[in-house]
Amino acid sequence: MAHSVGHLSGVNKAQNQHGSLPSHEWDEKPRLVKAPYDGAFSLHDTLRSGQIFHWDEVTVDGFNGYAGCMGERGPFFLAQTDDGMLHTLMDDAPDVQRYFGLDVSLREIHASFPQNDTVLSEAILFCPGIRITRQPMWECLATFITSSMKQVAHIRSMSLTIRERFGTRYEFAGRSFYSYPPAQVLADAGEEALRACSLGYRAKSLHRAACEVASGKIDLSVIENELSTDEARAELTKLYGVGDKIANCALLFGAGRWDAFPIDVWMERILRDRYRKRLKGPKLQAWAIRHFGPCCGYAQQYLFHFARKTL
DNA sequence: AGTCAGGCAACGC
DNA sequence: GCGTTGCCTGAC
Repeated sequence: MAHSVGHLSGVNKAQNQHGSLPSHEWDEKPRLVKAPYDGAFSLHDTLRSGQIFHWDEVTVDGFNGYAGCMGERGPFFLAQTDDGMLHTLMDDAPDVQRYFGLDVSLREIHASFPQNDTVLSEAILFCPGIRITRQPMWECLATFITSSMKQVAHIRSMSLTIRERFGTRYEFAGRSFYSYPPAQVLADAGEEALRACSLGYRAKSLHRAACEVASGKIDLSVIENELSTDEARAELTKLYGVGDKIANCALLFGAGRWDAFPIDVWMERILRDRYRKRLKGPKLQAWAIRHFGPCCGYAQQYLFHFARKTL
């Protein structure tokens, strides 16, 4: 990973988890620039739509925004002003656009949806600014492995604990931020150390996944870049603790596979109550892919947020 | 204070 | 194949 440390041109400093906190001074005012995008975008809704958990609200020089690490790098700072413009540091703009999916055509995605689906139309009107993020595959998979039977608040707290104990610390705006630890680090840490992050039975799943990824038995870059979505899902579900739901989340939010359609209890509810579908498991997934089309994952994200806020 | 979550594997039939 | 059950923890 190029420039993994100090990409804010000296504004932040990296420390390993056992190092002492460096004193922090702003070397210069942040040079925020507009990060352009086409179509609707809500930074707040995207960060609160249950696909990503570790970003913090931060105010820098009067800009209310969010900061967080992207993979091993970070933290990045983002602020969306009342006029809808997104601002970030100049050098970060291309990475921010890619991470938040601002480089895609929402128009084309929406055009691929069934045009007579009033439920989906209603959901899009409810939260038009949600984007699908492109998170680094490993941290996305790992975070969703810890998500089973958990509410969002606790998924976030587990993610932050794992980051604080095993990730790399950065200082930014007078606060600490942590990257997600690589698979090798969690493999070396051991199951009990992960259990101590209050993961409960998920510690076994996360540790085994970390071992298989670290050893190369499971190659996430092959899954991400070389396999079809069906093949990739089959590969991911070989991991202990990873079923269709978690595999689909990793593919949708970590590999940009918009044809992956995660089905959780909220999706089951809205598909049952508003679409009158009482199918289960793979049959329900197959119906959804057929109905919503090649960007069904995008449709899922609108519907999920809509269901969670209104059902 | 209990209840129950944004699942999964291991069973039982 | 399908339906049930145990699993850790903490937010509500």
